Amino acid sequence: MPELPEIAHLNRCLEPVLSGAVVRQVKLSRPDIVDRGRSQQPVSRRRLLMGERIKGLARHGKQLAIVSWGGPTVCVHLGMSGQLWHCPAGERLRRHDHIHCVWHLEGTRGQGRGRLVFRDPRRFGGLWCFSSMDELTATRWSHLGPDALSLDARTLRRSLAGTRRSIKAALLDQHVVAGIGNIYADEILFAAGIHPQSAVTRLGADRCRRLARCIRHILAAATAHGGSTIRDYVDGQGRPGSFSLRHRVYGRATQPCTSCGNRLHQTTEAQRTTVFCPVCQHLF
DNA sequence: AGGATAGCCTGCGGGC
DNA sequence: TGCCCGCAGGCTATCC
Repeated sequence: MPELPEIAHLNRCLEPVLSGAVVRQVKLSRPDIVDRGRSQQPVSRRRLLMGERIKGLARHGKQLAIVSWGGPTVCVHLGMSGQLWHCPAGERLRRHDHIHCVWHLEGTRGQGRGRLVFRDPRRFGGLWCFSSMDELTATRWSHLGPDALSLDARTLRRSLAGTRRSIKAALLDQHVVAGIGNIYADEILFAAGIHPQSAVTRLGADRCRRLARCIRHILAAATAHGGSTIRDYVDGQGRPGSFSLRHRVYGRATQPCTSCGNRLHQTTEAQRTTVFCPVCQHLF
């Protein structure tokens, strides 16, 4: 389940291999994964970066943008099971189901630069095309909250103001903060010692400061470890992430708390499986 | 209008 | 062995 750390790591892996490459061919085998929720008219190859030279990548929350010098920008969202990886020139692309889009890349002097592959079995993800990076930030990304990796306490407090939900529900809401999903919401709340059902309104300034710090720390540590692979996620070179080995609560229901030894509890909060330590995490 | 809920979709694991 | 059901979850649409 790719969340912010997985996308941030992907950004780092792919940026050097994609920057400067020219897109020579785009093979789109599932047009319905492009521009979902929009017009659904057939998308032009140019909007899918055909003929464009890639300038670089940009990320906000869980979304990644491939930006070209000419303007056209493709926003990639991996959803639940999405994968985006680079297959080097001369290497055979292993046979896979559910490959929806492949970009064929070329270097400055016309040499092969391999292929960029988008695969998404569950199809909760997709591609969104924009005529410029500015258009992406002004439309699709303008609905998102501040990026969680660089979130400071004041911004978090401002973002949380006015909501009466539980802290877990608020953290999962991309309009509040962008980048946190179910895995890291549980890990962050454990690190902060906050019970997931705590009301946002009852967290004071100190708790918010601590929470903002934990958000940054957990996400940065997970990014450094290449993210968490539960089932599908692989990075830009097709490798799984290792942060799942360091999960303190997610996926560990009924096991002993790594901090106090008591049994971890599991509930449902905001329609999501939620694991927490009833001793270490306080209900506010 | 904020918040809860259903639905999208495939793969996998448990139970029979 | 094989089938069926339930679950996993990011996000949008819809309802209350």
